[in-house]
Amino acid sequence: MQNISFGELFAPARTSAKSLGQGEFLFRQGDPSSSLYTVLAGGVRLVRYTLEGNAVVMHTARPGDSLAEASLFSEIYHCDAEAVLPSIVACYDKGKILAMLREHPEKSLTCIALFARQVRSLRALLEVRSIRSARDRVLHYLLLQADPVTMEMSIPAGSLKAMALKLAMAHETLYRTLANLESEGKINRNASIIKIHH
Amino acid sequence: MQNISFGELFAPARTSAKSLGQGEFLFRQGDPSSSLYTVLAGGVRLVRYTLEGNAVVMHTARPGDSLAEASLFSEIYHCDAEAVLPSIVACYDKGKILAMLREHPEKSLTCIALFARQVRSLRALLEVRSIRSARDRVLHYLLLQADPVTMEMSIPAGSLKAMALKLAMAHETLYRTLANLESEGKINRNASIIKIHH
DNA sequence: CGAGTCGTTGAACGGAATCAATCGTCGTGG
DNA sequence: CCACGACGATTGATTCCGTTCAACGACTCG
Repeated sequence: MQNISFGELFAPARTSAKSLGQGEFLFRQGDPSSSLYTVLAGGVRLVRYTLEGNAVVMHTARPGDSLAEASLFSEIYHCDAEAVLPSIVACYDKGKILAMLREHPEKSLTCIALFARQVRSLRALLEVRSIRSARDRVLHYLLLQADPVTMEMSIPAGSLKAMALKLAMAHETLYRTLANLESEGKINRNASIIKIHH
Repeated sequence: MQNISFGELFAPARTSAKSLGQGEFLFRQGDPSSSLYTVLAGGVRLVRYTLEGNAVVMHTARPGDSLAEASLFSEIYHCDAEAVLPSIVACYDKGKILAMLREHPEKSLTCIALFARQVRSLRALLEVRSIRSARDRVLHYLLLQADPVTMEMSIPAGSLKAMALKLAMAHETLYRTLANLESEGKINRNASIIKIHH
């Protein structure tokens, strides 16, 4: 049960994939909810609007993230979902998922485990972001991500910027901080592998 | 099903409450896991240690937060849980919860809804924290928390500091920012109620 | 009444954001 | 096939805003 993914668990309910142009909407606030999604490429932003029309961004889903799980328990979507980049999303039928969960209680447990893991990782990320110093923030994040045995982590090629986004810092700051950590001897970088020394 | 809380859903599995002195451990990494918890008062920090002994804070649970849900699916705890303040936690028996979920599939669905809501709010908080400017960060958070109809939110008395913690900013900055927003006319404060104007 | 804490404001400093420029790589289309 | 554009990675210089340190009044609780 341990490391199954959202996509694997709900594979039977998968319907199709959708391509979205930048700025295109996957769904709008108030639409009847029929599906949940995972982002395969690009980025999709969930925006809620207050009565006065203020926009409140609830989430920006990146590749690998799931989207609109809460719609499982709601008749309508409570947000707009807008592609901030040209994007591809996988779709999963809400009705089929609910039926699956009801018919196969053990799948419900797996699903709970899935969510519990996600909560854990979100909380860990929040904890990272509560660290003020850029240096310590990066170091903490690296320790979090690194393989516990080898103390290495691989940077998904071409995406130090994505990492900067996760860390909520300017990408320039991340480059500089990594360079400093390396000259301090705290880490090593060859190609796309970062090794941490203690 | 909608707005039930963790405590309500799992009330039948509740065992006792534990008091912890500051610095006391609720459990240690590697202990067999028997319970999950919610924090009633104080604060409990989850810390994982790497092989080299580096500490990685995974989460700091505050009053209202649940704790160690992931232990439902693990034989042991993977973190130390240490009280950072004198604390009280409510305990829920893991075995009873699992049994409940297996026997009452509809409770599993409720539990999933519970987690989905939590994921949503964690993601919203992450989104808030990705806003650099203190002013916009506070404003975004207020819009997020305010009652959609009245555009008001009440500050749980004596806890602007707790709010500053959530926003990951120095509490002095929060005071100043609120003062500025008020003099800008964006918000009003009387007693413990903040009203947002658009 | 004193200790502790929250809320508030002031002043100064420091570090991260920002603006900017360069280099390398990759993909695309002429 | 090469020129061009786009984008990631990197480094420099400057600005600015949030942190930090500090002090004070108000309030609560023992």
